This record gives sequence, structure tokens and C-alpha cells, in this order.
Amino acid sequence: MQKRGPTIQDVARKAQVGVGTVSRVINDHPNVTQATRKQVLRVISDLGYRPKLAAITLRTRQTYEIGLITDQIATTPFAFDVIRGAQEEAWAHNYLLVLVNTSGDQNLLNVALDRMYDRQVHGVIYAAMFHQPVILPDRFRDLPAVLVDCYSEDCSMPSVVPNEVQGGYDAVATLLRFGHRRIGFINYTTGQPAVVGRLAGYRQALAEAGVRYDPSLVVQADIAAEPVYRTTLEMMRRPDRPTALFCFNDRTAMWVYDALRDLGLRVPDDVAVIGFDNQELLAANLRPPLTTMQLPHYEMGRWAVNYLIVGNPLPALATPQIQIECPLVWRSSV
Amino acid sequence: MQKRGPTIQDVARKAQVGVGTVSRVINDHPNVTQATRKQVLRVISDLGYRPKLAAITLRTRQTYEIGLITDQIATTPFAFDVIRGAQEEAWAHNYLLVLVNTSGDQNLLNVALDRMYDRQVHGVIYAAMFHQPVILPDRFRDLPAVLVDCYSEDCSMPSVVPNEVQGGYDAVATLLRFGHRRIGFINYTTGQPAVVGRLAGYRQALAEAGVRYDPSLVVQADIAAEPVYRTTLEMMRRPDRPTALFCFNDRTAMWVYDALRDLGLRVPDDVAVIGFDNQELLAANLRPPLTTMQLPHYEMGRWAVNYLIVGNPLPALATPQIQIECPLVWRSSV
DNA sequence: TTGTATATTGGAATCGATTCCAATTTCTAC
DNA sequence: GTAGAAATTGGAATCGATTCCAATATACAA
Repeated sequence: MQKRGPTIQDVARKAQVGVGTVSRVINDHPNVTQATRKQVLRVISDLGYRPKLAAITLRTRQTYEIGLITDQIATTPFAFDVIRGAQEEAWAHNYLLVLVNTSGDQNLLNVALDRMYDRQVHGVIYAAMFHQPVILPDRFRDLPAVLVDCYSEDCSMPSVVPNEVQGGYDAVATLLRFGHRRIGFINYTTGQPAVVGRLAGYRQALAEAGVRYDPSLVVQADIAAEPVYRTTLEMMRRPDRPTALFCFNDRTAMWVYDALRDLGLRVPDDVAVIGFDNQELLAANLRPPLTTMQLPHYEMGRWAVNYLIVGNPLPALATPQIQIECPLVWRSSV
Repeated sequence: MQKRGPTIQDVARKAQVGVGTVSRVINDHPNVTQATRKQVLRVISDLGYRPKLAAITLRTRQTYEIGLITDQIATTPFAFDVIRGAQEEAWAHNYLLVLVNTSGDQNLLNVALDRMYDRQVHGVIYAAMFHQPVILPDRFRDLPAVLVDCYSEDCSMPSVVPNEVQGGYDAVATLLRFGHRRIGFINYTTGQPAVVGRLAGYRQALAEAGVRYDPSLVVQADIAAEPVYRTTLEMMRRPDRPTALFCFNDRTAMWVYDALRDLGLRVPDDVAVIGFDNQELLAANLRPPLTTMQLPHYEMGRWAVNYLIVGNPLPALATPQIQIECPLVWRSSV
């Protein structure tokens, strides 16, 4: 319920020109003399006139908004970085972000898409909570859309995901560079891309360094305090225990820290530890602060928005499937 | 760049009725016979017609959107819970959330407000990163607005913040109920509402339980690993060391855990620990999981949106200054 | 000076809904 | 069967911008 505010008609009348002229001034179109332009601008600022987006949209079908649909709120604050990246990129283009969370409910997702459609958003981003394949309703075809941290297996939609292989590779390569040869990998149990990708990176780094792959150094554990704690104890009590541990994520590393401390092993002197995700809250606050691989949520958010607004940077691929690097974040656990 | 999509005119023509009648059907207005209603609905679904929001807005000035402006992205994922709460409440009312982050830049804030104004949003929420007084540009008066996790000192704008006193009180009361009499409080160094409020709660709980207030049990430390670690060591090496520790936040508690472990003290058997904030990522994953007071970010987000949409629940107060309780989250550190 | 090309300008038509009023139909009571 | 009230219905006006076309003003060349 806002008060009405002046319209372009009011400006035109007060400036004694036609509405067309005012419009030309506002939109920096040619064919306006300096004199009239100045005159019109003065009236605009006198009146505090601001064009109403609804009217512009009706005429031009431009909404200057991007819809962001997130599938689920995990306890992890990942979604937030995607939102942040998307918002900043949108802002840089004079767009705004419109948010919906579907809590993983397929019906809600359809309703959300309808809403986006009704608003004539410029495009929609669908962001998953962790890197995974997804199956999406056909409704998505009616709108320009990009997938973030997920992908459709038939590659029918543009997507942007982290480069898990490179992340695993760089993590392990870093440990190798520090002279470690026996590197334990505490992986997660599922078959999701993060799990298989990082393992592939691990093996590739080993291979390139000429270190034989020892399957007994790779274990799988549920991501929970006790399983990880126990698994770590077991692995580190072996006579041929590793000198470095690559952890599936930062939470895992946190429990690994606990186990190591209880074994009297010091990080990084006795054992080097490297994590994954770069969850600031954990990684930066552990003692010692955790060296880890950063998931590029922020960059994925930016990329998606940029793709929707400025278009495909790789015109060769109709529906690009992008992977973004996971950079190393250096702290002091290696 | 969407394809045009059918309009209300198309529906009217195909259903052989006037546009007014179609509008009446869509909006469930009276004075339409069952027969025509059914007929119109059939055409609507045949055509896949959906009313375009821009046109509705132009006519009715209703946008069904709420703007959410956040001041700064801290490392803490608090903002996210506010967003989540606001989004869910908005969705429940058929509204959508529009996001902007200003990174604490006052200029950006003004631009953001202009954008919200141009969009004729129904109302705006300004959310701070931690509980604090704020000074805001006058531009805010032009739009219905609510402050979240902050307030204007002259009480000129409605606001909703956590009840710090109650939080501190309940935390300490809980420890007292478990028989603790010497309760240490590791507070933060600033004079922000959280610091003074929780201390007031601490003292009030003690007083009500008839326990004398011992200033030497209250210390202030910067929120960083080493200061907290050292402070904890000092306090716990005293002969009259406390049997329970109330920590300013969960990160603090995490470092307190470290210090206690290094002193050979066990949680909760030797020392009870209670935190504040309920940052899931930390509190739930510590060993043992941390009992803590929850900051009501989600609820504040909801409250703010609800206030903007359905209006003031306390008509007695023109600009309500709401405090929301911080509930205890029970885990196993007490 | 005059004719032509070019630069400004005003204002009607348009986007797609809602809303209101007048016209028509249906219902009620006698 | 008919007057009067009540229920439907169609469609013009409206919201506030952009855009296009015709009208006017100005510049330029011969």
C-alpha cells in the first residue's frame, strides 16, 4: 500500500514536453536537445520521479529478476554461498534475485516454477544441496534454466558443478609435495559424484607421483562423529599407518582431529590432515586451522546468473556442462 | 525473453465471454453462473493460461513480494536462517522474497532501497548480522520496513531481536538446576546487547537461586582460538575452579572443549559446558554434542514477514519492539 | 530563397490485467 | 402474465511505462 508517487505523465506535464520525450531522456535515447534533456532531468529530480518497474515490464517483458530455487536446507551452509554468489552477480547486472526453497518437495517445485513463470523472470536457477544427478519436471523447459551443483543425466540442461577429480587430485598432490607417501583417505560411503570423483583424483595424483595405490589406505565411513572417530583410530594404530590423511570433508577432519589428539599424535607434525569443503566456521576455527579444498559454491552461483543474463560463453556447446575448480585453502594442518 | 503466452483476451474470445467474466472467474468473484465458470475454466486450462503478474501489479499495485536486505555476510551462517524463515513465511502467504546484500555499504543500501521502491515491494526487512543498534537512511520511511536482529535507538521502526537476558538466564538456570553453584562465564569483550544482556541474565539467575555473584568467575575474551584457550586454562587451573562454564557462543565452547581436554577434564562429567547460538554445524558435531541456547533467527525472519503482510499483531504499540525467546537445545554437554 | 535531408517533438496505441457501469437476463411475487 | 428486484454479462476506462508515426523545426546545399 504505497502512496502513489509521480508518473511519467506528471513529469511530462510539469516539464511541458510529451511523455515520449521524457522516456527518451530516461533511457538515454538520441534526438533530445541538451536544453530539453536538462529541463526534464530537473523536473524528474524535483518530483523525485522513479519509473515503476511494473509498467516497464508490462510493455517490455523485462523483469530484471532471476529466480533461485534451492532444493533443501541441509545443516550445511552451502546454499548460502550459492545465494551470495548469485545475488552479487545479479546485482552487478542490475538484476535482483527472487528466492524459493522447495524442501525437496516435487509438488512445491512445480508451484515454484509456476510462480516464476507468472513473474516472467528472466531465468531460473535450480541449486541442489550436494553434487548429484537430478530428474526435473518438464515445466523447466518453459523457462531458461541452469542447474547448480547438480546435473541432468541426459545433459539436456546447462549445469555447473565442482570439479571433484581436480579437487581430490590437488589435495593429494599437495600432500605428496610435502613428502608424504602413505596417504590415508577417509571417504564417504555413497556413490555420489563427490565420492567417486575425489577417489579418482586421489589415485591419479598417486599414479603421477609414482606411488603405488594401496587400497587398504582408503576407507569409507558414515559422516558422523563415532564412525569417523573409530575408523581413524583403527587406521592410525596400524604399524604401517599413514603420515597424512585426506578427509572427505571438514566435519570428517574435525573428528579425525579428535582421534589423533586422543592417540597423542600432533597435527601437522606427526600427521598432516587435509579436508574438503572449506566450511569457514569449522576449518578456520579448528586448532590448528585446517588446510582444505574449497567447494566453489560462490563461483557456481555467479556463473549461473551470468549465463542467464549475458548468455552462453561457450557457444560451441548448446547446453554447457561446466566444472569449476576447487582451490586449495592454505591453513596449517599440512 | 519468453514466448508470449495467452492473455485474458485470448481466453475471453475462445470462451465467448467478456474479459470481465474471465477476471471474475479467476478471482472467485460472485455473479458468475456455474455453467460459464466451468466453460471459462476449461478454456483456461486448455490454453494453459496464467495471469501475468506485471499486469496485475500495474492495475492493483500489489506485487506480492517482500524485500530482504542483509547488511553483511559474516562467516557465520546466521543470515541464512533469517532468509529461510522469511522465505517460508512469505511463501505461506503467496509472497516471494527478493534479496539484496549490501556488504555494509551505506551507498549500496540506498540504491537497494531505490530498487525495492521501484519494484513497489510490499515491504522491506533489514537484517543485521548480529544484535546491534543501527542508524538507517531516511529512505526507509518511504517503505513499510522492519528491522531484524537490530533496532533503531529512537524506537522509530518496528524491530525484532533475540531476548538475550532470557537466554542468559535460562542457560545459567539450567546449570543451577543440575546442582552447579560455581559457574564460570566466558563472555565477549564488547558492549553489544548480547554481551550485556546475557550477563544480566547470568546474574539474575544466580540471584534467584541465592548464589552470590562472584565477579572473578566472569571473564571477557576475544572470540578467537588462542585467547579463549588461554583464558579457559587459567580459569580451570584455579583451586576454586568452576564446575560449569557458560560460553558466549558455540565457537567459544569449541575452544573451551580443547582446553578442557588438554587439562584432562571430561565434559560433562568433570565440567558442564553450555554454549550460545546453536550453530548446528558446530554444536551438533562436537564431542560430546554441545547443549546450547538457540538464537531465534528463523523465527525473527518469520515474524518480520508476517508483520509486513498481515500487519501489527500488537495494535497497542505503533512500532513494536519485539524480543523473541532463545530456547534451550538439549544435547549432552551438561 | 527555396527545396531537401535531418533532428526534435508530441501523442496515440500498446502491453494485460482489474473494475465499474450500463445493458441484458433471470427470478419473485402478485 | 407482468412489474420490479436481483443476478449476470460485456466492454470501456484505467494503471504507467515504451514505441512508433506523423508533424514540426532546423540545417544544409544549390
